[in-house]
Amino acid sequence: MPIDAPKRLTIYNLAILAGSSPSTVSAVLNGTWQNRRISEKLAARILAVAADADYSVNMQARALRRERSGIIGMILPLYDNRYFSSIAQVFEAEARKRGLFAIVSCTNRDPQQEQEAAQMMIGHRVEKLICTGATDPDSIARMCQPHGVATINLDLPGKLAPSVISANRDGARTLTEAILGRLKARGTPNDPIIFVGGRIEDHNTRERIAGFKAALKAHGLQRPDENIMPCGYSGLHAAPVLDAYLLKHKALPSAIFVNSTITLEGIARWFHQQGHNMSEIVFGCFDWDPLAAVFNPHFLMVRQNVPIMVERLFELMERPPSSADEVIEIQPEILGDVA
Amino acid sequence: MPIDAPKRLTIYNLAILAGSSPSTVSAVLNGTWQNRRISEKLAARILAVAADADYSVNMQARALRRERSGIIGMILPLYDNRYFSSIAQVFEAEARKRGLFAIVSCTNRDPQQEQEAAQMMIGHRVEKLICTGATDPDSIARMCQPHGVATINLDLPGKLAPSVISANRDGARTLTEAILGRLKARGTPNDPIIFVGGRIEDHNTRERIAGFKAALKAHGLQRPDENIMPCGYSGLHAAPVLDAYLLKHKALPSAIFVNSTITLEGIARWFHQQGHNMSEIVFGCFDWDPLAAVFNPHFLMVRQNVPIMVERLFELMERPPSSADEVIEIQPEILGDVA
DNA sequence: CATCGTTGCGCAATCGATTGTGCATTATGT
DNA sequence: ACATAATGCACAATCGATTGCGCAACGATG
Repeated sequence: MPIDAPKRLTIYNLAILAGSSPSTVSAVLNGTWQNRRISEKLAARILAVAADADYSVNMQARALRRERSGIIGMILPLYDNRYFSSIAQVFEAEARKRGLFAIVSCTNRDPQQEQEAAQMMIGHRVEKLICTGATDPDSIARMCQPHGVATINLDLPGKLAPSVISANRDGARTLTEAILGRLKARGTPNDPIIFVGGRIEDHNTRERIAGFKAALKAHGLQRPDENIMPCGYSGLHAAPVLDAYLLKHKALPSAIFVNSTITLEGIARWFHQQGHNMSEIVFGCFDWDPLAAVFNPHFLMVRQNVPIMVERLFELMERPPSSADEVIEIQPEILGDVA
Repeated sequence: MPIDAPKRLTIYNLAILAGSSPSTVSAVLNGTWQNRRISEKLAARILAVAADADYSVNMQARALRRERSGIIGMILPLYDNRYFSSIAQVFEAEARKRGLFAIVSCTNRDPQQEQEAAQMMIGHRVEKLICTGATDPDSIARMCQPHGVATINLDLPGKLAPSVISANRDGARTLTEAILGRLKARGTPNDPIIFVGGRIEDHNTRERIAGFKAALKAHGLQRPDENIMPCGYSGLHAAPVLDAYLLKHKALPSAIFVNSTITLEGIARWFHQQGHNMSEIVFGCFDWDPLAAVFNPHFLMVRQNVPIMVERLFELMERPPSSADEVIEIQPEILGDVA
C-alpha cells in the first residue's frame, strides 16, 4: 500500500497516457465525442486507457463546470417506518433510472431540522428537492426559490409547490365504512368507534377525520367529537388517551380508527400491558405494515400507493405542473380479510 | 418569478457587495478568517451581506478545491426493514453530528448493484464507504483502495477492511437456549426445533447456525442437519420449506428459530393461510421489529444494537484500526416476555 | 529618522471537467 | 489543379471556492 495516492488520476493524466488532449478525453468519457467528431479509433483507445487505469470522473468538477449536479434531494421525517422507508427506497430506484443521484435526509418532523437539511441540499446544488411529510413545506419552498431549486411536496401538501398525496379523505371514508361493516356483521352496528393518532395541525389528519365523520354521517351515526383524538404520531401518546376513554366509559370502544402504524404500536402495547384482547375489537389503520398485516389478518389496513406516488412525483418534475399549488391525489388501497 | 436566476450568487458578487475581495469573503464564510487576520468589523459586514443576500456555499466548488468532499457513503441491502432503516437513520444522524453529509444507496443484496453503487460513491469522492450487509464486501474494498477511499464493513464482515458486526454465534446460542427454556417450561424439552431462513453463503447465517447447534449440543440434544433450512431471506421461500417439513413429519415442529423478520413474515403468512395457530409454537427470531414484538409479546426476538454498532463504526473511522481485517462484535439483546 | 514587526487584506494559482472556438488535414467538387 | 467542405482534434476560458504569498499601512523600537 502506498503512503498515499501518488497522483490523482485526472483527464490530464489520461490524455498523456493516451497521447491525446484533456478535452478529447473528456468528450470521450462523457459520451459527447460523436458530436465532436472524435474518431472511433481514438475513442476506443482512450476508453481502454481509462478502464485500465481505473479512472473515475470527479463529479464535483463536472458539476461545477456544468452548473448542474445531477443530484436530487429528499427530506423525510424518518426512515424507521415501512411507509417512509419504502418511499425512500422507491425514490432512490427511480432517481437512479433517470441517471440522477438521490440524497435523502431525515428531519424528524421538526421544522428547524427540515430547514437545515434544505440548506444542506441547496449547498449541494440539488436540482430538485422533494419534501416528504414536511411540517412546513412552504418555508422550504420559499428558501429554495431564490436558488432556482424547484420543490415538490409528497405525502403532505403545501401551497407554494405542487404536491402528490394520498386521497386521505376518500381513503378514510372507505376505511371507516369497512369498520362499520365489520361492526354490523358482528351485530353491533351502533357500538362506539373512536379515532386515535395523528396531528390535528397536519392536512392529512384533518382530511382523514373529515372522511371518518362523513362515513359515520352517511350511516346516520352521530358521534361526539371527543371520540376523535389526534394525540400525535408517537405511540407513547396512545396510552393516556385509552386510559381516559376507559375511565370515562367503563368499557373499551368496539372499534378503533388508528391513524398510523406508529400509533398502532402504542395501542397494541397498551392492550397487552392492560391484558385486553385486541381481537375483540375492530381495528382499522390508515397505514400499512406487512408484519402487522400478516400477524393480524383481521385488521383493516390502508396501504398508500407508494410506487404510483413516486411515479407521479417524477412526472411532475419532468412535465411542468399546471399550477404552482397543484395537488395530485393517489388512491390508497384497503387491505384486510373479510373475515 | 424571474425567468431564471439572473446571476448566480458567488463570493465574487458578495465581495463587490461588501466592498472586499473574494478571498476575504471566502475566509470569513468558512470560518478561517481569524487565521487570516481579517478584522472583526469587516467579517461582520461580510456575514451580514451574505445573510442578507441569502448566500449558500457551492459545495462542489469547495470540494473540488479542498480535495475532500465532506461526504460519507453507505451502501445498504434495502431500506424497507426495521433493522436496516434504523441503521440508515442512526448513521445519518451521526454523520451530521460530525459535519459530514451522508449518502446512502440500496443495492438489493446484489453484488453487481453493490459495485455500481460503489462506483457512484467513488465518483462523488466520498471520504469513506460503509458497506452494510454487502454480499461481496471485499470486491468493494478492492475497488475503493486505489482511489484512497477507506471502507468499513457493517453487519457482514470482510477480509480486506475492518468490520463491525453483531455477535451472531453468541446471540444465536442465547436465543436457542431461551427457546429450549420455553420448551422445557411447556414440559416438552425434547420436541423438535428447526432453523429457517438466511443464506448459507453469508457469514452471519453460518455463525447463527453454529450457535444454534452449540446450544442444542450443550443440552445434550442432537438434531439432524436437515432441520436447518437457510432458504434465503425472502419470505417466499418459507412456505415450501414448511410444507415439506409438514409432509415428512406429519406434524409441525414445536419451536422455530427464524433468521430474520422477513422470513418471519413468510412464516406467519403460511401459518395463517394453512390455518395453523402460531401461539402453539415457540418462536425465536434473530431480528427485531417493534410491531412484531408488540403483537406477539411471547416471541423471543434478538435486537441488534444499532446505536452501538454505528458508534463503533465512527470510532473505526476516526482511530485507525489495529489490523485491516479487524472484526468488532457487538452483543445483541434478547427480548420477549418470560411468559 | 531608519528599521523591524504587526495588522489587515488582496492577487493569482489551483482543484478537474466542460465546451466554444479555431486550426490543420484530408476528401470532394468543378 | 484549385476552391470548398468536411473531418479530427487541441487550446484556453470557465465554473466557484480555497490558500500560499505578498504588499501596504501603521506602530514600536533604537
